[in-house]
Amino acid sequence: MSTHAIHSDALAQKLADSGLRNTPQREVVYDALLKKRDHPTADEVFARVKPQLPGISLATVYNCLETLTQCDLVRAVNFERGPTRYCPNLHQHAHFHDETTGATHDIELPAALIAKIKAVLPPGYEADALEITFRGKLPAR
Amino acid sequence: MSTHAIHSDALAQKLADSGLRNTPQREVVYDALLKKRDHPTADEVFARVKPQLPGISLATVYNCLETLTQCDLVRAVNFERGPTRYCPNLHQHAHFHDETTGATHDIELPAALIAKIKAVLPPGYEADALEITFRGKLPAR
DNA sequence: TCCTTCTTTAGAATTATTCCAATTACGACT
DNA sequence: AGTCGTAATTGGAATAATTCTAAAGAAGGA
Repeated sequence: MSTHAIHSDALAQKLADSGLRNTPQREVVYDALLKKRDHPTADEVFARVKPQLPGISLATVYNCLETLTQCDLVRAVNFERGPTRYCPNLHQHAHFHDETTGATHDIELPAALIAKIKAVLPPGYEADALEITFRGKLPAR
Repeated sequence: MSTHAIHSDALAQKLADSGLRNTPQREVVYDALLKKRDHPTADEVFARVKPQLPGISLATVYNCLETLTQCDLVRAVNFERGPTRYCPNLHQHAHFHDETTGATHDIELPAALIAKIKAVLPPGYEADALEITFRGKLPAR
């Protein structure tokens, strides 16, 4: 199994499900997200995949990230006005933005809590998605 | 009390606290937010204040909104990649984005629930801010 | 193979926002 | 009232992230 195909079976499967093709670009982009799960921006992904696919364009990285998001293989994360970041963690989870370093950490959320949060919605409100973001500081390690 | 000065006392007070001046532009912008609480964008605020202050510039609207945000008189709200929206509701609350109309609704959050959510953070994580956003649909009225 | 469709690509265009340099307006202090 | 220093506003240029566009490149099926 080649280095840039860690989860290519899952990828190929999901793409096929949506009637899309599996391309080297999509594999490499997906793989970059899996390999370093630090919520990179499109630019950062671009820089990471270039060594493996020198001809790839930034537009293609955007296209691939969009496609992967559509296929439910990655999640797009936004924080304030910053560039969109991408995350291959599919579990329901919150994000913690460390104001000191700018890093983003995943915070797992118990299902029971998610249910309680959704319960505050007035009757009739139907939530498809729930986004929870903390901003703060981590004490010095 | 003039129309565009509904809460100008609170405004003047908060500005003074921060060593800032009260200007007609700031009053009119703040007033626009109070008058129609539909989470307008900077552009929308610009359009709403123009009749009262025809010479105002978009840059000033951005400046005023930034100032008001600093003074804790309004809250900036971001949703995915869309333009920043502004909200004069200072209570801790979540937002519900209606996918059908694009409208944003405030959802009040019980303090007990907020505490429970903050409790999921690993020890040492200190959250200054908590942002909760729902995306979904309201059934036809 | 040919054809149609899907992808990628480079660069132009767009959107929201910030920056900048030049006025203008205040407020404090004579 | 007059001057001074700082704060605020303005219009336009600049920037950042992303999307659009049109052309060229694969890939799969009849």
